[in-house]
Amino acid sequence: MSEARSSQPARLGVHFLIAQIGAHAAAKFAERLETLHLTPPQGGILGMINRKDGLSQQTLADLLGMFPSRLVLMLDELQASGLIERRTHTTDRRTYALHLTANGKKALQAIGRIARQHEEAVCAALNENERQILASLLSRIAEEQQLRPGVHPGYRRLEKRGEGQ
Amino acid sequence: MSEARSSQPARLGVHFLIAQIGAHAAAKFAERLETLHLTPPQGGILGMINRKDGLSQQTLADLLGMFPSRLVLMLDELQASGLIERRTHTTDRRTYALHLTANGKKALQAIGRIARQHEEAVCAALNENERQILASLLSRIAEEQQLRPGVHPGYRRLEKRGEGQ
DNA sequence: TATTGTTATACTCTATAACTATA
DNA sequence: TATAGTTATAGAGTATAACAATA
Repeated sequence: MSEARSSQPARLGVHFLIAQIGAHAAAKFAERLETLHLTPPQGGILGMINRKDGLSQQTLADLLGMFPSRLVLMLDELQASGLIERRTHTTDRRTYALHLTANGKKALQAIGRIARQHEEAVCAALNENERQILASLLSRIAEEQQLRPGVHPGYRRLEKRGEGQ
Repeated sequence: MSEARSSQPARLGVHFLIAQIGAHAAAKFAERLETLHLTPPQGGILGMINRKDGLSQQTLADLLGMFPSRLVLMLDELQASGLIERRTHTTDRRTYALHLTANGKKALQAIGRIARQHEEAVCAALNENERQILASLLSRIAEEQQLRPGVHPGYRRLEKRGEGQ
């Protein structure tokens, strides 16, 4: 709140606006996904398996930056829901090869439709030209901050967890 | 991941970029605050008490959208650290009036300095003109989405907690 | 001996509800 | 009886470490 004088609006920093809107957008997106009985992390896992078909749990955990032990439980759920399958590896019997099922691919398409609705809602204040400018500026920040494209830091383990302010 | 064809970069939506960068920025800001032995929610509480000097715990909880029971423990810590004080209300002996101590005001100034450093780091990819454009676009989204200026949704209780995707 | 996946445990965070003291 | 603040409890989420099977 640095710039706050005494009790007025105060010019808010970009970092705060991004954190604020980002948390809001993530929460709203989670609400939308509930209609599919899915959580955002589950959606991210489906997307990653789609992109790297047949990858192992270890590789998936590395790509998303999450602990393998956490991944096991989430994959159990997705498997029980019939969205993914664990195929036994041909040569190495320790590892599984992860794949989307037909229903998993359908779910991913449904997530895509929801994401487009969500994008429209979040950007309602801006016209098409402004949205492109915004996407361009944000992409440059994401690149400079070395964020992995398409990977949300929410998976990551960070020393202390903090949101707010 | 909607727009992902098969295995390539794919154009990322604004909503995702904001959520991704926002989570990253919030985590990094939390790291910076650790040097002051403070968490982001604590910083937000200090800022709000500064803006609404003498407010009650109930009012503060309402403003931040957090449960009063959660607030009690955080205020206990801030009081133990000597950053705030609970003065007894003159007429109503049930309520406390919350104030910053001298050390609390110093801490708030230190937070301001850290926030400016953080702003510089987050926006490193952009020049001054671009930062103003970005701030303007984000402010319009925040307003249209009816986010309270200066209040991070991280305080709020939402049905299900979700990040990721 | 190292690696993949799993299970078990412990810890943190926070919502809920019960409680007290004032009004 | 209603309200401000507090305390207590229970539940969710997740990091850590120990473990079994395989290489």
